[in-house]
Amino acid sequence: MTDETPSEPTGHDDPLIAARIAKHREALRSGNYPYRFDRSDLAGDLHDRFDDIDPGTETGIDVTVAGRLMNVRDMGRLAFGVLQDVSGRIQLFVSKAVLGDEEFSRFLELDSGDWIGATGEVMVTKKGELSVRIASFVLLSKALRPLPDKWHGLKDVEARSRRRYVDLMVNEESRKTALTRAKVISELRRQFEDRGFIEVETPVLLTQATGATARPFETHHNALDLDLSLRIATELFLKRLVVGGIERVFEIGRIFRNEGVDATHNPEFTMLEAYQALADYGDIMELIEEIFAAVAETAVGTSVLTYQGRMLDLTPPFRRVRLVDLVAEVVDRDISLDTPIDELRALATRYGVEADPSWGAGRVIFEIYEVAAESTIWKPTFVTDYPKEVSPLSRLHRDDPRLTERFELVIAGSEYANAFSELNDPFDQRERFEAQAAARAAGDDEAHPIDEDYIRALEYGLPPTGGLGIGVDRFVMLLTDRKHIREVILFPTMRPEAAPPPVVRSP
RNA sequence: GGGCCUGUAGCUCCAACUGGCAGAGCAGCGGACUUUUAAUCCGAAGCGUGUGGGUUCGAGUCCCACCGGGCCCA
Repeated sequence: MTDETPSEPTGHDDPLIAARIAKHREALRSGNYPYRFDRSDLAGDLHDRFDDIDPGTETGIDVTVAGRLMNVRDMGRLAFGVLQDVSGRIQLFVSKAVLGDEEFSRFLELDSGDWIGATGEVMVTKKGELSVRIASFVLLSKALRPLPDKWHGLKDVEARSRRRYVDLMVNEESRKTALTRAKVISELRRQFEDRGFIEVETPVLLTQATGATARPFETHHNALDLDLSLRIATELFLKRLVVGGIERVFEIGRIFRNEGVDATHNPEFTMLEAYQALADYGDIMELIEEIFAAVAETAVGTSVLTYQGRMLDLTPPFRRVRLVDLVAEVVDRDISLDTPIDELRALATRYGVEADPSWGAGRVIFEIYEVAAESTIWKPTFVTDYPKEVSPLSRLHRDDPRLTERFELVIAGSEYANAFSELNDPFDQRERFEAQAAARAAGDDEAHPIDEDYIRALEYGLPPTGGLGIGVDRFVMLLTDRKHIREVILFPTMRPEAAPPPVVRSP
């Protein structure tokens, strides 16, 4: 699409666009494009105020509306327009008798997609449609490109993701999802703030990406000649702040993980992490129960959802089950950490898990959980007491040092939150980091590196603390009944497309 | 990274039989119409099929490579 053909300043090889460009240039020439516009009412507010009045009613009330013209139905000496603003749609009743010949034909010159402002009386048509009978209107901005099919809209998922602006203007579901996401984030923030949590921002650019098991994006700082990684978690910085005395702290932040893209993974995504001094993982379970239910109530009006066609009740309390017990239940065998390791390995093999010789009982059971048990969970469930070897930042379980006080919240087969009683013993933390470093040296490039400064922070004393991380995108998916993460991220990561053909070429 | 599927007009479409002149609806253009709701009716247009090769008398249809996308698996 990079041909060299020169064209007229107003020309375009697509006649649909050429005609719009000509009108745009005419509007520019006449100097009629406003820089601002005073709107008196949103479409949605007009519906709220007048929807119950009778067909044929004239209200005598003049209003000024503004938005995108989505459709025009021309009846000869009468026309109907559909104006869409951020709140919804309102019909424009356009009469030649009211506007006069010249203005009426100027209205018909408008194209669907144009932004206009219009003033007139609120009335209800004979058929009962709330309308503004316009007495004047102004073109605010010209749409040079045509809208998608007015009935079928824009369906192609690739086009919808790449041209989200078009998706949003024509697909109400997409607008609703974007608005619900905003409500979820705002309500999450309010819930934590109301409990005395302080919101902070910690660095994205780090010399070492830590706090999670993941591969980071790498970049370079030119002035400092320094290789940097984008953060894969906010965990260790937030706990440093608890050491510093910010006893309840949280961050809603973009996290970057250099991994593939699929239905539940985008390389950049939003995570909420929160830490509460003097709390343990039991307190955090209660906190999460309350917050999930409250956010659902606020964002979608109920904590009893329909997800992928099935009822899903987020009303507390959630089920609590130890990971080992859950695996025993699913495999229908009486297993525990004391089961002979050979037996566990054989069991793993049966579930398609190839157990590495270095794995202990905890790791083997954990791997079986991941492939066989997690996906069987539907109702919100706290899966608790993860093995020590897969939980390098969690405090040892008070009753069994082979386990940690860690849980994940699993709903509809996926993980929504990860939380623990935070490991606050610097000696233990160093040992865990060293175990990770050994795994790293053995080729596991997702294992945690040692963060010496973090250990130093622990040496100043981290109080007993409970912490949590919530995958915000997935939570939004749950609440909006979306099965792909790209539907809840406005601009998901994609390979670049070929440059779109320019609508106007240089002469 | 592997497998399968997919890309036709601005948008939508299981239009195009085993290769044989590339279609429709919507949008747009011209016309009719004073209560439409995807308005309706009449008329005239618009795509050479993601890109590049190849096979063939002839390719949207077959083959190869590449680009974008989807689903599943690692």
